[in-house]
Amino acid sequence: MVMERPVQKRTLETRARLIAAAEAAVARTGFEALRVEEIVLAAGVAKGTFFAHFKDKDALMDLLIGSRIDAHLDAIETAPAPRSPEDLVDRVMPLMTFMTCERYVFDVILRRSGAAAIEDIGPIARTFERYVRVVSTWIAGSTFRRDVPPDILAEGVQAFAIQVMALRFCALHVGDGLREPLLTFLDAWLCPRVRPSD
Amino acid sequence: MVMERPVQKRTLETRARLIAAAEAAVARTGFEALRVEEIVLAAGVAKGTFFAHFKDKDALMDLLIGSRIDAHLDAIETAPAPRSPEDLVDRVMPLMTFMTCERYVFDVILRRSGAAAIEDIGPIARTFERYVRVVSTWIAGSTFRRDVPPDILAEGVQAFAIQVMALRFCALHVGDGLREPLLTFLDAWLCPRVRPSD
DNA sequence: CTCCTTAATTGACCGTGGTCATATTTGTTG
DNA sequence: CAACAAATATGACCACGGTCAATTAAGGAG
Repeated sequence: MVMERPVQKRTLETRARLIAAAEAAVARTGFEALRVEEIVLAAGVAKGTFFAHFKDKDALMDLLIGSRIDAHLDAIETAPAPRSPEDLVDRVMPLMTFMTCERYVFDVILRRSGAAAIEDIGPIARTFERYVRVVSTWIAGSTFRRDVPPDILAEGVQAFAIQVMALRFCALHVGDGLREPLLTFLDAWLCPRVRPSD
Repeated sequence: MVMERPVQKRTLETRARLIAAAEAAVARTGFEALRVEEIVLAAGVAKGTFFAHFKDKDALMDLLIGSRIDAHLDAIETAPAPRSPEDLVDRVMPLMTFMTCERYVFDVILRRSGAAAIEDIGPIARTFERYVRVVSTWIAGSTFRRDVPPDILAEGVQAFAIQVMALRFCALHVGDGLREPLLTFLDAWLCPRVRPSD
């Protein structure tokens, strides 16, 4: 008779060791320098084992980076809703600073922010949905403009955030910072001041 | 006595053969499947020669993809300036369709849309500047909103275009198309209809 | 033409992500 | 306990981008 086997304790332990080793390595040398070889050695398992637990290196990165983004969103969500674009920018600044801590990190985030198949929507992709939900809720209860639905406005905020972060890695704009450029966009997006006759 | 040597004819020929081989391979199997090995074999040179001509594989991709984007921009620039968001969307649609022809192509474009150092700003990065210039000029001579400078509006158009293209590769939004979502954003961005009392 | 300097090319080699047939461990059943 | 099947782990192996010391070709000077 065939019984469905539960997940073995060993599996969880191995997985935990791999993640712990990866976190330690990241803490030491950053995300970009992370090598699968290094993780596997530190965790005391064979290389193949790594790929039995994670589809590929990107999947692990997705997990590590996604969990940090989620931590930021936790903090963002518990703070009071912003009353102005300035407030909004201040709320999301720490998250944006993390997302741009390394060029490589930003690249992974972009690559993983969407998924081709529903079954492989990863942690980062989920944080993107969550981000839009949070901002959308803020906007729904705000005094920002009302001629556009909150979820569209929220997606726009996300689009501008990405635009500004991308600019940060561009030689022509380094040192511009994140705050001011984003504020410029969000003022124009959330509080348009058009003369009625236009 | 030391004379500065001009570029040898041979160099141009080799480079041209490499690019031609690459174009042929792309025409046959698309961008993602392109292998350096394949190009080098078809061009009849050694692998090392490839990297004497291009910093890395991405640099070649930058060139191939950048030149196609430029071709689209040529067409866009000669067309008359758009009078409405609908017009604007129609103008940039062919370009967006190309940019999303392959997931891999879109990834390369994102990765290369900015450069860390001024000296390695590649073809794609230049097309991004050009895109903003073109759209900015359109807007400057349009009846769109005037409370925000044209170049900021143009950068916003770019941000929304990227947002919409990214969504296209997301499992939750496939089949949504590019046109309608972009139009929604551009209407809200370029022609806000806020009640004066707000 | 020969010599000589610089540019261009070569291909063996390396690093790293990822695969897969085989071996080992685990938990279940009799 | 022994026998067995499913789940895990192993590490030799592969694919592919990229490097570099050594080699060859180009073309100007004498």
